[in-house]
Amino acid sequence: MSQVRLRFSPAPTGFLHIGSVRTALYNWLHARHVGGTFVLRIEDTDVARSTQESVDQIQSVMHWLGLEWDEGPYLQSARFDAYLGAARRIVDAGGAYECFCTETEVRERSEAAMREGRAPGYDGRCRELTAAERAERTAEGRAASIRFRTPDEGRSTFTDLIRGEVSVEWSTISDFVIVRSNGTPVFFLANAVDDLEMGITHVLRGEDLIDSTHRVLALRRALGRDDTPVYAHMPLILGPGGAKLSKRHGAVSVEEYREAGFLPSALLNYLALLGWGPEDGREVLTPAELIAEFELERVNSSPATFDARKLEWLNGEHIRAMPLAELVSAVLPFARARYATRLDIPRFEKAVSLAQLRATTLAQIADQMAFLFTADHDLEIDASSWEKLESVERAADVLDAVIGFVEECPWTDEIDPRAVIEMLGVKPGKVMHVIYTAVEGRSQGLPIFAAISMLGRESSLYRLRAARARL
RNA sequence: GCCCCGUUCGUCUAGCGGCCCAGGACGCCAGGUUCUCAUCCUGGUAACACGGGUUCAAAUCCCGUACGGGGUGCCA
Repeated sequence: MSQVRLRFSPAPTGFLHIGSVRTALYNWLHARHVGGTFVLRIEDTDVARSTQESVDQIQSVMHWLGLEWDEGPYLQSARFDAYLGAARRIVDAGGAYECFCTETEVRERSEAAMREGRAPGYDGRCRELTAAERAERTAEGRAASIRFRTPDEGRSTFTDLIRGEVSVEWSTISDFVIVRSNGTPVFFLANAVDDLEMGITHVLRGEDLIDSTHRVLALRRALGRDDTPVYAHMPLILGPGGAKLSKRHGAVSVEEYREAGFLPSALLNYLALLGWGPEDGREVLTPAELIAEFELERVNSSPATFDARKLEWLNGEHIRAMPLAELVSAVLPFARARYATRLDIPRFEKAVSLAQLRATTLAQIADQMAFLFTADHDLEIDASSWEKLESVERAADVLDAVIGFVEECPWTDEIDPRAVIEMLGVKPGKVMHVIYTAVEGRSQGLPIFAAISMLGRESSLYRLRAARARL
């Protein structure tokens, strides 16, 4: 029975960022790899910014991705008593104190200190207040926050599984607030208390939290615990150009990838590869294979740039590896959203099997076969494909020949008009796109012989004649 | 400003002192297969940030510089 316990603890203040998903994934992978427990904890101590909608969305995204958790979700907003009690104990032990400075006062003094070349941060004004002084301020109507007293000297050091020893001078970390003046606990406190009480043994999170670890560790000690969980700070995911990954680089929320037709398994696969790789160098991996291969020790320490192209390639690989029946049901919602009324299932299944080899997203598959479920007179002809068609010298002859052929030929699964094109003295390969454009609406798509067959004689002729007439 | 972390092809990476004048993958380019395109196959392009050490030997260890990222909040 494994004692290993990990948690994913997002703040519900917006959509789930792709970087957060990677964090969730690594926690989940390690938990599953070692047979540990994966806990979901919602860090909603900032009541003003947290929303129920976001809490719901986090869960639905994780379900969709298949990142199932074993415990939770625990809401920190429901555990304020525990945090406040812990804060009380630290105050009683002298590790923290009531601070009556307002946020603005602290900021102004900090900025002034920086201007004068001194260290910024809290100046410790309320550190040694007597009981009488505190009473006086309370009488003035000032609300108190609780500030944790950080050591004045020495270093804080912890061992990071990915980076080795991480160390910082205590003098650069000033006393920090653990309970706001409105009585609500702050992240550092809630995080320390929960990791302690929930028996978290491994903390995997983004590198942006590396500095906060010193504070959390100090709080643990103030709470009487000397043991340290295993920490591993993962490199951040950057956008193209090395800047922070943001909207302008494309989709940053999982929902957007879902809507664009990416598979959960491909997204997981790609995200896993961003900062980690299996020992044998394989790159296309199922979730089960990821679990089997995942090694925390092999996670990289340098940030990775998100590359949408590689994700697309991987998605194509996953699509191709999928059993047809599964793919059919995965594409169905996309088809319904596009042409629900004309959809016919047997033809749809056949078309999916043809599209499987030639698409990188589910949306693309649905788009590629749209011509099958569009009324003949509604077929839209792609502009550049039409241009290409017009540039073919004998396009009219080709269309006439194919029309003649389709009118007469015996109907099979493959309507192959190459022979009549060849009789024109034209190389079929050179003008194939003319038929594609006429029948499918664009020069590239599902194999045309099967497409014509599926469409039927009448529809095919209608489209070919329409193109011929338009020339 | 101060503190912390990082730096191998355009991108993701292999490499943890000799097997590396650096391997794989995506992308890109060229050729082949094929019903155009795509898939698939073959080949090609391209990197150890810089400067000092340590060592018989460094992409790998140490120091410095440069660059990038993060933190410096009564956000998480």
